[in-house]
Amino acid sequence: MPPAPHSRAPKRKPPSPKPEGEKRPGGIQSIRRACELLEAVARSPDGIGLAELSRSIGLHTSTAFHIAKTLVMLGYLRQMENSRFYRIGRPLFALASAALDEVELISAARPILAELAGATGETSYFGVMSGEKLVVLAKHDGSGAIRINDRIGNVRPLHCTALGKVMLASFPPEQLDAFLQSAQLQVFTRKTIRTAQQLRQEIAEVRRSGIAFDDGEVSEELRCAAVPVTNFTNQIIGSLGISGPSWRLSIQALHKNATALQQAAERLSSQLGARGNHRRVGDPENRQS
Amino acid sequence: MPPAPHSRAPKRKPPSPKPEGEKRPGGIQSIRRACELLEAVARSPDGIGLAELSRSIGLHTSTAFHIAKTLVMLGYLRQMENSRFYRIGRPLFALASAALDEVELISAARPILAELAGATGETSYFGVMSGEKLVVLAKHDGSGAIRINDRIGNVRPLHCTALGKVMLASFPPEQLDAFLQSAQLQVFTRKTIRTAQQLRQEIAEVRRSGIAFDDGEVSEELRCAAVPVTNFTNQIIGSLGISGPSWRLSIQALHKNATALQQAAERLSSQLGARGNHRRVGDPENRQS
DNA sequence: TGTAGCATTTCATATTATAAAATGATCTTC
DNA sequence: GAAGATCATTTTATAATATGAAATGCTACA
Repeated sequence: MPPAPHSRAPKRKPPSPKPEGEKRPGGIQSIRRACELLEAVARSPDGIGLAELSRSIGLHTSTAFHIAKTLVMLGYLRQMENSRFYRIGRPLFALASAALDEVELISAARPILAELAGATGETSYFGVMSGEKLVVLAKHDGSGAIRINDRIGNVRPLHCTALGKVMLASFPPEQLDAFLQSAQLQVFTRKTIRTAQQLRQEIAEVRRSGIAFDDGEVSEELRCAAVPVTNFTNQIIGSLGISGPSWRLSIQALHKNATALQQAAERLSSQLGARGNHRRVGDPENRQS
Repeated sequence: MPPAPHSRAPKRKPPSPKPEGEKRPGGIQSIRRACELLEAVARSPDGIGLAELSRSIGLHTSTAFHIAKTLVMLGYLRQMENSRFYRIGRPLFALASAALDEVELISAARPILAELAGATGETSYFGVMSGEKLVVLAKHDGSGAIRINDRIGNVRPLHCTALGKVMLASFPPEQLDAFLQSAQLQVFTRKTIRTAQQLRQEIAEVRRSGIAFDDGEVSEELRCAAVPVTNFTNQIIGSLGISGPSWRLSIQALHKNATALQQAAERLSSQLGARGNHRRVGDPENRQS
């Protein structure tokens, strides 16, 4: 066939100049990219267009397009008719429900969170580990007029949240070392812990006292406290916390609520089969998520 | 380089005999396969091993292994330490809950409300909790000439609306107690429930039957029925109801429409990821089988 | 009307995913 | 307790597949 009418001038470079001995994160590339893309879309509650999407994850438009198209075909993404923007597809919700052997955890936690919120007047949280982060599985808003802008399913860093510090304190030494070495301690406020050494001290203190605090380390306006929750294997599987605005919830107030918090955690733990005396964070022999 | 020490006798077939003009479902193969794999895992609540997994989706073990390994690396799958079985990972939960916001609820509810209104001829509503009240997120007018004067975004009390009673029935005991103690039961009509004791009985009845009614408790001229809507955490996150003028919508008529209402709620719930048998309001805390 | 940004398609190519086979590891069975 | 069976994992050659540059066609805005 003669050259196409448009004569596309197929001067062409090889698809990539070969990155030359760069680090290769294992696994199948396209799957990894598809997941990054999904997460980027999930981060955009109002939807996101292809251009911004591909920019945000550092892929060529064309590549991102192919991936997105595949995900749309599978229903994992939806494309809004007018704007062409992408949103998460409903079938993913069904998949997510399978992630919940947590269902039992959540069902157990919910009434206790409600009670704790009632007793303290502050917002209560229950979180577990997910990778190197903490995910909030359930919460209950406090009685006050303000609502903390933090949703179930939100993924939070470990180094600057009370819930996260509890989990860190439950790490076995090697894992903690590994975390402290590799972790990026993202800084949110003046008060955010920013060195591994500081964090190690803080964790030692959490182990000693059995309770973790966050005094304005994520947001200057918030204070939190958290304690561990254990299951029938006596392993720490999550943490329970309360959180409130700094101007109302002083450090002293937090300490006053510590007893209620501890008791709530003990009840939750015992519902999950933990026996006898409540496990303290510092005890040896711990497991990760 | 000379043959490797182990000399693996690499007699080899081409990776595939080329399927020859088979149907080609578009999209990126590995992503499609990864999703099939995820869904297969999701279908196995107790986890599934690699062999059965690869069999069930028709992939070679090796291929399935690579895909699974990638997904494990990303956290989308977890591998149980002992059995090596795979289960769905928590990041998927986080992904879904990030995406399931108010906008999503509304857009999921809208077509179902339309259909419900069409089927029953009455006005349909979808509401969620906001503070100690219920807020109407979406509605669809019935076919009749009369329009109920009630707009989207309206905030309604819990004790005298069908939508609200459903939510009350979903409260854990402590929270319900707290509500009953502190709530001001505003009186609108002769029929409005005005004592905590009465309300507690009514809620018990809602729990038993799985459906709530409002028989002229807000306005003498209106009757409503409502049932719960759940999401992928199996939590009751809202309620779906129909409402119409008392002179047309008798109690019997309401009961006749109850089935349609239930079915609509189930469809909405399943779109939001709720699995299997629809959760009844009354269940203490239901468990996964 | 022109230009700019975006979504989508096409296509040559090399990167990448694939599957056969080998290798252990673990569990059955006789 | 050895032989077999089943399963998970690693390796590797190969070809199929995903990739990205460029082209194309949108829509919108000035």
